[in-house]
Amino acid sequence: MNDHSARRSEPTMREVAALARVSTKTVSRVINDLPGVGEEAAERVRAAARSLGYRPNLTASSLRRSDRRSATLGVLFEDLSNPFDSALLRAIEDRARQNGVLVLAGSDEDDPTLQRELLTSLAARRVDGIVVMAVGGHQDALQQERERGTPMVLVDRPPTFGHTDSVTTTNRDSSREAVLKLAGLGHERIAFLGDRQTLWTSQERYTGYLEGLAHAGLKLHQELVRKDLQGVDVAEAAAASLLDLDNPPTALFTAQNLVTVGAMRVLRSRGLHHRVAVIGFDDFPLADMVDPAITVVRQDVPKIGRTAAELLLARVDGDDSPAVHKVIPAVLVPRGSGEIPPPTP
Amino acid sequence: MNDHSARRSEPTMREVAALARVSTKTVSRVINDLPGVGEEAAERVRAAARSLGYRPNLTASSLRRSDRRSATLGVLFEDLSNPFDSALLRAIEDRARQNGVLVLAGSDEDDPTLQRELLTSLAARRVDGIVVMAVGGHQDALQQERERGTPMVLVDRPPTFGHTDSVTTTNRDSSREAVLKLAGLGHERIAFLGDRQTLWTSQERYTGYLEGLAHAGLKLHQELVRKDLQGVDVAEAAAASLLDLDNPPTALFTAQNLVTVGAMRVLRSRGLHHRVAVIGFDDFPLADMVDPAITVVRQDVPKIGRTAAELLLARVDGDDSPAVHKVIPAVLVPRGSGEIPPPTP
DNA sequence: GCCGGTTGCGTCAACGTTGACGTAGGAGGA
DNA sequence: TCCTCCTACGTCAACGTTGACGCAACCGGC
Repeated sequence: MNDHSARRSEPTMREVAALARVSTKTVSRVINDLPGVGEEAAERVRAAARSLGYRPNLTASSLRRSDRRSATLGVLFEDLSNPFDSALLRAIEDRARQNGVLVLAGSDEDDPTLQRELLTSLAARRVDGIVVMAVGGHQDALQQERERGTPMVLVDRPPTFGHTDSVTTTNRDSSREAVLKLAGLGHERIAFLGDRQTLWTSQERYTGYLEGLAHAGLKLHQELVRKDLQGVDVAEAAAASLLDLDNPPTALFTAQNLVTVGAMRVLRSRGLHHRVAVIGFDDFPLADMVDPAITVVRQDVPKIGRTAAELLLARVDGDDSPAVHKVIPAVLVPRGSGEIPPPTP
Repeated sequence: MNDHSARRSEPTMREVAALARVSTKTVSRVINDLPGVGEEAAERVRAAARSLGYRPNLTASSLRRSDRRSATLGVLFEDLSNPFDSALLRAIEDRARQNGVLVLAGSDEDDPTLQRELLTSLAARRVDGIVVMAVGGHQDALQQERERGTPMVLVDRPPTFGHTDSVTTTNRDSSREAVLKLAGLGHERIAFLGDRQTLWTSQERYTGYLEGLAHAGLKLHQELVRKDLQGVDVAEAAAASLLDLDNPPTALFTAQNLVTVGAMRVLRSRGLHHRVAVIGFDDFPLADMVDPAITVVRQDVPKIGRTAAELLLARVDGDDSPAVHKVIPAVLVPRGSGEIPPPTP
């Protein structure tokens, strides 16, 4: 009765039709709730489908149907195990499910080659549209895909090419706000620690940092700027070198969550975590649990995901209005580390 | 030239064939690297495919092919935004990609109804197999799917039905080890704080707790046991009530990561975080950054994911050997919170 | 010069489903 | 009574691809 191993083939409409003594077309009508079937025949079809355990084959159906929809979206992120990425995936998944749409997800490791491969894989499965976190550097593969007419929404980073929607956050404005807050406390030596420069977010946050300094009338000290910090370890080394300066910074603006973690690690190991102020971009789990709790700029990830999904689903439905670039506001969450004043001399 | 909005239809084999002046079958042979095509014709086909931007339609191909593979696996977890789940997803995705297989992922919120719906959605897309984190309570939907012959591997929790592979960790043994470690430091009042009892993992960890007490010759104090703690807030309240006891515990074994966070939050707010020992089950980001750093039982998530993916891919390839239940060892990671001795009276 | 085998294609039908269209039978109106 | 319209089906072909099979041209061997 329960032969788990033999992969028996799924029943088809033909088998249901035979059992119900109708044509496959009639079965199709019943399954899709289309009119033109008498109650008697419809009931026979339902009974037959139930007894055979029939389940429609969406791939065959989408092959034949005129709209050609697969009811599947592609999601291409840098790393699905990163908390930011996975929260975003979850938000997109939830919104898509409301429309009966599922999500094919992949991690491209910010590698153009891998991104191109995954893009091809998604295209081979004829997904209806794609939500992408563009890799740093050139976006040729994305642009090509887009030019073929594949609906696409970029998240976290805007497109370098035209006619494509994006959903990002207030990278620049919130960074400026963070720096101004530090300056307001009296900090004059505020360091910048940033992720890879090829990333648009990283550039924007740096620009926000510069704007913040300028608005506060502070001078930019090049020796307080560290960029291209990829991963916790690299960030840690950079933070250490900053603290080793003759005239070290009294506050740090860490422009990405792994960078924040690296910086905190160094401050803690040197016992400076209550002396040097830190504001990080991007919230992360337990940022409120460390000592001191970390002041961060928090993106509204669920809203970013929902917005991206809604945009994409609308495009799939044929919305061809001009491309929009939605900006979802981030908020500064004061928790302690960003409220540390400079040492009184 | 780059008309992004009009979704022009993808070129087909027929168009490539016409341009290359061969039959579609010959195009098929070239695309699939099958023999029986001269170099001259093959080159014409490749040129035509390139100039038209042809990309094979995997859904049409899998419909027609005898093996009927979609090169897609389903993944059904409780919550893709949970760090444990997303790390697992990432590990599965990586292993699957090595075989050219992509992953359709969904969150079932531990809700049987939602799980059944998602299962139907995956089945409609004819995924080759499914990796599932079973919901607590009955697994009827899973069992039915399995009995239809769908290859399936359960992760984190074993099946309640037969003939189905699973990959879990050493829940019981590692929990016992954790409790024994606390007992070895001299703790006699060790509390248990656990997740929903319907979850198999939760039960196992509780059993391990009991075994630990027994091995150490400690008496079970029912008032030190708190179960069914779902979410950080509930865990927080439970931990608070434990500390309010006349004779409060000197050590906590928190059997799930959100529970650990809740407990830490209470200890910290009461200034007891250096007085009461804590060992948590499941590692989480920044567990090493809080004060004190948290001693945890760490599962080997990448290995769990890789193992599950390999098992499933083998089943999809026709491996019909008896079901196996792989157990991936977890390790105790001492960081500080689990090394706090009981107060000397 | 004929035979058997190989190489390089082509033809046809089918995978499971649905769009376009056909049609038998009954209802309703003139 | 006849014509029209509607209802409830059915038939057929096609979506993009590939398995099964067919066949002409060429090769080497005797």
